[in-house]
Formats: sequence, C-alpha cells, structure tokens
Amino acid sequence: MTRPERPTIRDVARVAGVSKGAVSFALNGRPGIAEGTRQRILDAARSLGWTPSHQARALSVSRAFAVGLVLARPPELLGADPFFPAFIAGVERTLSERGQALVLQVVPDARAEQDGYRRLAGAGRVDGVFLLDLRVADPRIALLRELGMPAVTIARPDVPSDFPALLVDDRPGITAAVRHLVELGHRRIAHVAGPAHFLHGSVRRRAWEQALTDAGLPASTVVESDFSAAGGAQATRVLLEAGERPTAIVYANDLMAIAGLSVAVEHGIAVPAQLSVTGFDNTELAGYVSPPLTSVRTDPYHWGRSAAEALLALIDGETVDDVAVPAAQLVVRASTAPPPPTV
Amino acid sequence: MTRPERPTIRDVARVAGVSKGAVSFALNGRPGIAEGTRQRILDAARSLGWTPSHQARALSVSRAFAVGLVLARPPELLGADPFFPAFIAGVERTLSERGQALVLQVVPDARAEQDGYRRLAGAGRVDGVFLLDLRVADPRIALLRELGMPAVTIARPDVPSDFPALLVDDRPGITAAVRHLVELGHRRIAHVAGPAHFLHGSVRRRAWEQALTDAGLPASTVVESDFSAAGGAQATRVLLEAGERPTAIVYANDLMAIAGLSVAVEHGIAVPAQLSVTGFDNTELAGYVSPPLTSVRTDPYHWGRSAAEALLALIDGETVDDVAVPAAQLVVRASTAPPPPTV
DNA sequence: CGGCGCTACTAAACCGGTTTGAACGCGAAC
DNA sequence: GTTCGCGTTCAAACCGGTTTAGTAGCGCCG
Repeated sequence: MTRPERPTIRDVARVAGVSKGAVSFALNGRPGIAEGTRQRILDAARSLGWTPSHQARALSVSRAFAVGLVLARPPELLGADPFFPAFIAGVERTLSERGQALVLQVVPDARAEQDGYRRLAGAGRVDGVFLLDLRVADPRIALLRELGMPAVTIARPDVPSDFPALLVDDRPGITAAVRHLVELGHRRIAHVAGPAHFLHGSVRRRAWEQALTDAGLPASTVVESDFSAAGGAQATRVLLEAGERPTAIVYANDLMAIAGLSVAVEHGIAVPAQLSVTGFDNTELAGYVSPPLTSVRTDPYHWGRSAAEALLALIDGETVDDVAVPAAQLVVRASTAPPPPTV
Repeated sequence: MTRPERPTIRDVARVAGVSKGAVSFALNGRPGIAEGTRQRILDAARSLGWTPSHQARALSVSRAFAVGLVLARPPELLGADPFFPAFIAGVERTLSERGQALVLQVVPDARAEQDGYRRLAGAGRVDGVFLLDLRVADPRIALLRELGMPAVTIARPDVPSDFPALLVDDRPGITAAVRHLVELGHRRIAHVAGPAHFLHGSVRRRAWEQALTDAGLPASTVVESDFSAAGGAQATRVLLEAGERPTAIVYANDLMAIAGLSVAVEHGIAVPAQLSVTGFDNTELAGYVSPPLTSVRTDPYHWGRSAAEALLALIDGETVDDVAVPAAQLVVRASTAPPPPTV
C-alpha cells in the first residue's frame, strides 16, 4: 500500500537539464522555448511517467477543475426519478472530456441545499455549479451571486434566472398530449400533477390547463400528487371514484401513470377502451407495460451535456446565452384511444 | 462576477497578531497554544469569515479529500437501473458528513473504465476508489494495486477481491423466492437471468439452480437477458411460447419482471392464476403494477453508506475487514399464487 | 548563578505547480 | 564598438495551507 513516489516537474527539470520554469512552459506549449529544448523536456517527462499534480495546479491557478451539483432529494426518491441518472451521466461525459470533475452532494431537503452550495463555494471546491429544481424567487440565486460563483440553471419558462439557463420547456409535450386526446374525441381530460412547488410540476399543470382552454374545453379536475408511484395510485383512485369520471388522464410523469394503470385495472376500467392515459418522461418501461404507455419523450442526457458545456464556457469567462433544448415529443402508444361512445 | 477575495490564514494571523503557524495550530486544535491566544485567533478567523482553502490543504497534506467511482455503463441504461442512484446517494451522504467529495466518472464500456481509474489516480484527484461490477480475475484489481490506490469492492460471493469488500449476497433472496414458489406447489420454475458476465447476473442464476436442486426439482429453463425491459419482454416471450410452459418465472430484476407481466397479458395468460412471477430489487413501482409484484428487497442506499465508511477508514490507514450486508428479503405480493390445478 | 526543561510562539521550509523579472547570448543597426 | 532588441532561459516569488526547527521567556533545581 506504499504509494509510489510520483515524479514532479522538478525531476523532469533535472533530467532535461533545465529549470522548473522552462519545464512548465514547455509542457503547456507556451512560446519562448527552443524547439530542441522543448523536445528534450517532453521526452524527459514521458520517460519519467510524469503526470501533473491536480492539487498543485489547482492551488497555483486557483481553480478547482470541478463543478458542483447539489441534489435536494430524500435519497429514497432518487432511485425512482429517471431524470437524475441520465442528466448526471450527460454532465459527466462532457466534464471528463475536458478534465473536469463533478462534485455531487446529496442533501435531504431544500434548507440543507443552501448550506451545500455554501460549503462547496467556501472551500473553493468547485468553479461553478448547476442549479436544479429552480423555484420562483429562488434564494440560491442571490446566494450564488453574493459568492461570485458562476452557475447555470435548469430553468423553466417564465422564470428569469439571472444566470445563463438551459431552457427546458415541457409545455409542447403536454400540449401535444392533450391535443392528441382531444383529437381522439375526449372532453373530460383530468390531470395528475407533480407538487406545485416544483416548477416542472406547476409548468406541466398550467400547460394542461392552457391546452384545454385552447381546445375550447372547460376546466377539468386536477389532483396534485408527488411524482411517486404511491402518489400516482392514490390520485388515480380519487379521480376514478369521483362522480363524473374523466375519460382521459394526463399524468405529469410515467411513474404515476404506470401506477395509475393498475388502479384502473383494479377498478375494472379498461385502458384504453374506457380510459386513456398519458405519461411523461418516456422511461424505458413505458413501452413495456400493458397497455404500452403513450408518453412524452425528453432527453435529460443531452440536457446534461449542454448544461455542462454552458457552465464550462461561463467559467472560462465567455459570455453565455441561454440554451434552448429541443421540444419534448409525444410518443403515441396503445394507452390512448377514442373515449367510449356512451357517456 | 468578481469573486470576493477570500481571507487566508495570513490575514487571520495579522489580525490576531500572531504567526501563520500559530493560526494553523490553533485552528486544528493542536496543543502548544495558550488558551487566550487560541481564542483570539478563533475570534479573528470568525470575524473575517475565514474558511480553509481546500486546494491549499490538499496540496500540503497531499490528500485529495475525494474518492472516485467509475461507472462503466452506456448512459441510456443508467436511467433504468434503480441501483446506482440509491447507492450513490448513500455514498455521498457519508462522504459529505466527513467533508469528502465524490468524483464520478461515467464511461461507455469496460475498456474505458481502466483509463478512468488511471486518470483519477494519476492526477491525484482521489484518495481511494470503489470497484463495482466486479468480474472474475478483474484486471482493475492489479491496476489499483500497482497504483497503490486504496479501494473497496462491491463483491459477490466466491470472488476474492484482494481489497476490503462489501459482501452483497443475492442468493438468500433468490432462494427465498424459489422456496416460496415451491411451497405454493410450483414445479416448473423458469428464470430470466441477467448477463452472465455480470456477477450479479450469474450469482442469481446459480442461486436459482441451486434452490431448484435443493427442492428436489429437475433443472428448468433459463433465458439469459440483459436487465432491460425490452430484454425481459423478449425473454418472457420465449418462455411463454415454449412447448412446456413454466408455471412460474423468477426474474433477475424488477424491470424485466414488469415487462414480463405485460407479455403475459398479451398472451392471455393470467397472473398469478396461470403464471406466478417474482422480481428483484423491490423498486417502488413493484408495489403498484398489476398485479403487485412479489420481489426481493435490497438496500443499495445503505450499501453505499457502508462502502463509503469502509473506504474512508481504509484511506485513514485503518485495517478494514469485509463488511457483510443484511440478507435480501422476499416481499410477497399478489403476483405469486399456487399453480393452476390442471397441467 | 548556570544549566535544564518546559511552554508558547516565530520563522522558514515545504507541497508541486505557474508566473514574473531579470539576465544572458547573439546578431543587426548606428 | 557600443547599443539596441530579440529569443531563450533561469531564479525566485507565489498560491494557502502544514510542519519542522529553532528561540525567547520562565520557573526550578542543584
């Protein structure tokens, strides 16, 4: 377990017969080193198996070569959410191509989240951060501005973020789902929403309302839930046991929709013959439940890549514009059909 | 965007009227500083809002205060796997309590994985690493030993890892599932396995075989799949269209089992009346499909916590024993029942 | 009164890079 | 023949901590 002694640029300098400074210049491709000398230095470095010490470089240029991401989720919920793993994978992919690292922090709630950012910034552990789950008048924005920390937000429409944002617009996906149902002939289209304090919860809900209005339909029932399977099942039960049952339900994510499918089975309601159902996220499972779920496809992996690129550019001092991501697309499967003729 | 100048111990020293060294000693609670002086120093530090520079400390004590985890998975598969998010959350929780960070790296395949570890170690970015998805005669073990890098493996039975291991044993879970089915009266119990080159794939398969033998049953059909919903559906189709159809299927994970459920529906085979089904992982959704899925509960969040604790202890130079995790437990739901009387 | 040992503290080296300022050698220009 | 300018290189400072060697002051003992 004795760690082998890593060679330093001092060793390289000695072998090449030059000074430390010359080595640094040569290795960084700076001008002012004669070509022959440069080669001798590079050869020396290679033969010694030299690799730069991350910590030394970090200290002298005062950069951490890392970016931070604080996740405010109870850990048991993380496993269920298909967004994070894919988003993080995308972020990571871009970062590692550029020699940067991702420093993750998982905290149980939004209060601890602020401390998380403060810790990351205070210790100089990261050069920039991502802001997820943006809220209206989000206190983190002021905090990061005060700390002078570059940030990229994953923002939803209508929320000025004060930082470059990855503009994710869920509305077209929801709109397409509602329109699809309207075209099939549905008129009572309910919604199972995510928590209102999450922007992607409330944006999807408002998009659903707007789509109903646009179709000339009256407002319909909405049940607020929590994006979990348990919550989706419970919300579905409420809707199906109501006086005037909807003929279609637009769910704010696949997990709730899939749970909803089995509640329908439980109530002896056939999907899609008596009830149409749409999800959101287009998780892999969506295509393999019964009936296969009509859903909205998003691409969190590429969001992660884009967000990381924007953040790195921002850290490098470039001016960065908001980045729009491609609109979410409806994937029609067998869980949607015309409403029953009666009713 | 001008980052505020962070105070250094030099500033603290000036304010407190002492030397840098004294400040360092006082802040680290070392003996040799008079109580009054210590207080003066602490007050000065507090009033200046001083926080230690991570990079400076990392350089002087040559520690990275971070541990590494290289994930060799195609990113699109990451979203589906319920293991990683929970495991990582657990790891992270323990790490952040101790001021350590997690450096993640996502690479597309096993070859790139080696380079990933080499990069992390070479740059001195991490003090230790986790080894997941251990394979037989895993080349990473030799690599890490050569690099002198502390590591903790997430190991399966019968694989000597040469490093402290978190011993995860899936066998009791599979055994319990098979025994449960045998007690219900099943005799043709098939298995949909994960890829053989993953240890948790082959271990679960062997446990299933062994459990059949122990119950005095003949070997039964196994279809090797890939842990994905698509693969699970395909495998189920093979089993259900075979000459002598099994009365029960033990799946190596929930995702494949849930996909299998809808293939059964598609074939007009009632679950559990005509076919019993068990999953593995006990994902949240398992309880909310129809019928609710009998599954095996594991606890990757706590595995993450334990693995992180072991790794930190190892890095601190303590001798660390293998850690056994509690046995996986069967959760019986409605997808299992006695086989149909005829047959 | 000199020497010893102890405590409290300072000064300086160190970690491994980057960056700055000055010096050196050499050819061209005056 | 000096001066100037340029390309090349070196020595030293610096980043912000930790750690070591050394010293001043003091009480105690012989």
